Amino acid sequence: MRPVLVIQGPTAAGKTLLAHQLAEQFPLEIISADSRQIYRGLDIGTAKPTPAEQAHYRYHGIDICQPDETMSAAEFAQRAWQWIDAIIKRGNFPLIIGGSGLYVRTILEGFVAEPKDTRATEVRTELQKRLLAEGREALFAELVRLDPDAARRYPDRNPRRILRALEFYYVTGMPISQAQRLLHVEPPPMHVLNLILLPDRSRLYHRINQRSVQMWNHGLLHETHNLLHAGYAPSLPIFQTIGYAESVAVLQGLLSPEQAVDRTAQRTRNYAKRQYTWLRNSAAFDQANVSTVVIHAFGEEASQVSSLITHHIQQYQ
RNA sequence: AGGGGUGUAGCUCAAUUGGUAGAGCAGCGGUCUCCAAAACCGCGGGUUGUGGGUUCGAGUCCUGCCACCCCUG
Repeated sequence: MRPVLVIQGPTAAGKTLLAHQLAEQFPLEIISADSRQIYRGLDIGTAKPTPAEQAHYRYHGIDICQPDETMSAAEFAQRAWQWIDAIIKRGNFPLIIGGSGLYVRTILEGFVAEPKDTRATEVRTELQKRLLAEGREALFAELVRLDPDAARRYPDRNPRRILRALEFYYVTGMPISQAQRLLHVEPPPMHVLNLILLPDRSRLYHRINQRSVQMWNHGLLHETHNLLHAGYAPSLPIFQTIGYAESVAVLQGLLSPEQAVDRTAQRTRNYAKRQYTWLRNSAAFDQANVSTVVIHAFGEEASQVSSLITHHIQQYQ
């Protein structure tokens, strides 16, 4: 059983600060499970730890992709499992910090094995075309026919989920709902202490507003300009990222800097709200090897964390 | 000061010949096992600037006032 520590929480909840404090007390290496910090060149807008901090603490999961690459949750999880093993071999403890709930969930719970198939992208673009041409109701009806179990899980008819399920079916010939039962890739045995920070919403929003202003003052626009100047197309997924999308809009003359800051803060608050619902949900879902503790505080206020961690890692030292 | 225009939900705007107000965004709640800082679903919300008049009935017509914008002096 590998001992693993996890700290999850919405953006701006003080996860990084808490992780650094803990890394001073315990022999930890930090795995950043963050779908945006994986990218080189996205620093300010992703609130990435500084180069000095990255040199001081042992970090994994940062700057592992070029701006035009994509990384799936499953791929990230597999890498994380390797980091976890290497960290433990070195005699340290892995601390996963999660901004991206899906990434953390995939690390802790595994994923559906999907054979690498070159037709996947082909099928996907074809389905996207069909979505535009035929509309989502048609594709949903198709999913109801081909994989009713999967369709039942998406009563809201989210086109992405529909497309994903159809894509899986057409590429592998198997309903994704069935694959999820039969082809599940289990994570390595882990013993997890899962800490979830859920600070007061209105206080978090206040911090988000302040941090958005700071990001702009610290050169978010310049960073975006550099990425575009380096030849990365504005249509890339990274430019949908909160703060970067607004920066692009400013550079294209579509938004004033003031509007952009407001919009950055607004989208960050919307994002944090989604994280709350996700995290409340995942807190309720308990596994035998995962003990979850919800802490209604910011990272720097979560004083009980030290003793929880001491207790958790004692048995392995 | 004179002339013209605008005033409808927190914001941007809709509302056929007058028939007692809708949409997007925001807000709030939720969903989501490979685009997840993404995508999606649900909900609440308006004495239509204000006083009067015409009318069976006024956001819509007339009028007093108020606010803002433009033009002219």
